[in-house]
Amino acid sequence: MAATLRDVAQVAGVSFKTVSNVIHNHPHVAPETRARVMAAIDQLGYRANRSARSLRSGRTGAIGLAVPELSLAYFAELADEVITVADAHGVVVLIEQTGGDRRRELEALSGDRRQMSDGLLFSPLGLGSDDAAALQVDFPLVLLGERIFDGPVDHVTMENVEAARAATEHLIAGGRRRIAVIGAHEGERIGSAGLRVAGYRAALEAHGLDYDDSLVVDAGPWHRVNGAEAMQQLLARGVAFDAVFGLNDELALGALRVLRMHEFRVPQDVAIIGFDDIDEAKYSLPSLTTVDPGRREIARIAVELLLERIGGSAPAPRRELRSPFRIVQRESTGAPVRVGA
Amino acid sequence: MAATLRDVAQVAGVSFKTVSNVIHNHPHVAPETRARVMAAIDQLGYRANRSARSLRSGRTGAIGLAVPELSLAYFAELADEVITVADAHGVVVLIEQTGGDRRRELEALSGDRRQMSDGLLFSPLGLGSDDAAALQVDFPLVLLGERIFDGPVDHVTMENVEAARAATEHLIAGGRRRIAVIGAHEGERIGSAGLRVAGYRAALEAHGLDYDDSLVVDAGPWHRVNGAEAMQQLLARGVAFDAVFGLNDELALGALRVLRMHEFRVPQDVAIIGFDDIDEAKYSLPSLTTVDPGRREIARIAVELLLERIGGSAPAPRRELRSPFRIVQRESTGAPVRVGA
DNA sequence: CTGATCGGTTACAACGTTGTAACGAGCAAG
DNA sequence: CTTGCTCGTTACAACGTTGTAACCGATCAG
Repeated sequence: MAATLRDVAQVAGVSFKTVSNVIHNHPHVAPETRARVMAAIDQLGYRANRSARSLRSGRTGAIGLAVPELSLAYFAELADEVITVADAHGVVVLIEQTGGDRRRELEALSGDRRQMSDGLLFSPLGLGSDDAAALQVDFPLVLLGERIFDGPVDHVTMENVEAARAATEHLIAGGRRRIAVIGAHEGERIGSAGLRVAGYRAALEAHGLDYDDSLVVDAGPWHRVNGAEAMQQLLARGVAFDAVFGLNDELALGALRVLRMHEFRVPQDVAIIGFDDIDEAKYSLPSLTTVDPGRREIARIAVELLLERIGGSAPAPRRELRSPFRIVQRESTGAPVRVGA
Repeated sequence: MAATLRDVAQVAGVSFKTVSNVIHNHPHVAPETRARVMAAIDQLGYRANRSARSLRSGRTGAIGLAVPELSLAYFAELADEVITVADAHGVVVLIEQTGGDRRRELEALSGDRRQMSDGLLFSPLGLGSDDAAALQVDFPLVLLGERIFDGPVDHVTMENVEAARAATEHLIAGGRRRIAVIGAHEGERIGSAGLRVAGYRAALEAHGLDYDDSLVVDAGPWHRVNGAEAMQQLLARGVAFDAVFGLNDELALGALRVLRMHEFRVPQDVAIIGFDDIDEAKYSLPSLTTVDPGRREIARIAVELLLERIGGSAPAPRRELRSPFRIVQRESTGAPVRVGA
């Protein structure tokens, strides 16, 4: 079996507690003794047992990441970034899928699993502002996304309103006047949908354009299939439009597909913009203009915030951080074609 | 803090070891005592400490999953399935990204992290048959993919040759005779690329078609960008072709994009088939015919095999399992259009 | 009525680590 | 020459759990 402190001590000819001192860089260890111990460690390939260390220290060296599902490209790419950043800090990531289900999200907060990590990055979808109380937990927690504001915990999010406004203004700058929105959630004020629609309305208003209900199409989940269905619904309404704002890229790509099936030319007849900048957006036909919400930045900030909480002793005040965004212009709004790395 | 066995014991008025017996359903516990202990457990919301249990039992209750990167849809969807299946078995998943890098893959096998899980699902990309020795590890290991055969460990894989042959035959049945292949790895015999090209050749041969080198395009990584570049390369060669077999969906989608940019009609001028059946394939324009390699099945089998190894004491002989595949026909090879759920 | 047996419970030890206290040796100062 | 201090090392205890052995009272057979 694996070597233990005792084995190392025996080889080095010291007490096994001295070995612990060496590893922990405690003062008061003679250089000669240290060297001997190090040699023994190398020789035996000694590795501290993590369970024992966890038991003693109360730390697991892992963080949890709870997301709706990895099959959604946005979350897969987010998970990729989170794992990469965590890895750089010597921490492993334990992923939990909630399916966006409220019950399972609450479970992620209270379940048995929380013991296996030192803290949680939590991206809720089913929870609402009413559930803010459930966020009052006794372990480090960092919230991602827009479902809950003014919760009791740290929160990392994106500039939803401003970014959506910029996206809409990008379409307006291209001469579009009848801009449809796909993926709205009727009556929602917070949440990505509510905020992005708010940004859309702000842009219209700022440019003296009227808000038209019939240009806004709801879509519950934000998969490609929902975008396709929403676009079919919009076409069925028979209203005129010259641009589409998909509240995420998958919606936009689903909508794009339906438009092309109906022989619309994109961007000549209809311009399209998405949100998220998933990799696929570069390679759709036409490629999709979108908003880069700073996913990389969000992942980095969130992990570092969480690790800070885990490491910190003093209860710091809650923080809310937003990552900067930028518009990535591609063919679907008229940028020149370019394919390749 | 969290309640411990001692707290429960105190409340129930028994020794703290009796509580352990109750939890473990040990015999020789009076029903009345058991009830009292259970009540105390409920009252305190007691949960066994996982670190202590791990230390004592040597089990962590977690499995590792090492894949190249979650940004590749195939691996994201695989991870989704693995997590779902593992969850059903009460096991958490700890994901590690190797980037397909040989050094990091070797590290995943030997690194410190292995202590944090009871076993590993490993999908190598950089390792080769020469590295089979590195797979001789002292923890449960299940191999995924096609990089290494005849290794010393359990292996779950797909019917690469047969599936690729069926894909090619699907194109031939549609009247195609000049079938290009995108994503080959020159000289490779094993690995997904080598095996799928072998299936392609077998199909040609079975139907009396000649193998033509100029129809085969290499592509190192299998991202969309590589598929696009390979297709540009194929077009530059100036050879005639009436179908394209992308060795994975992302390659096929990258190629599709370039074809459409060059005004080829798909499937009328060129039919395309991919491999993997990622979600995006349903929604591309045209939608992509592809091979469903039984990813769900692979995930389920792999997790169960691993858990069996972890649970089992006797060293069972190594097993190699293959999941069944099927062709999913869509527009890119002439199936009728259908969009929606 | 006594000794063996069995059911119910408890005591002890161990998993491997780490923090704190204690210990002995050497050295400087009184 | 002794006292007091520092340095290097060691001993002990604890984290919370679980397996094994031991214990005690009661029941039953002889």
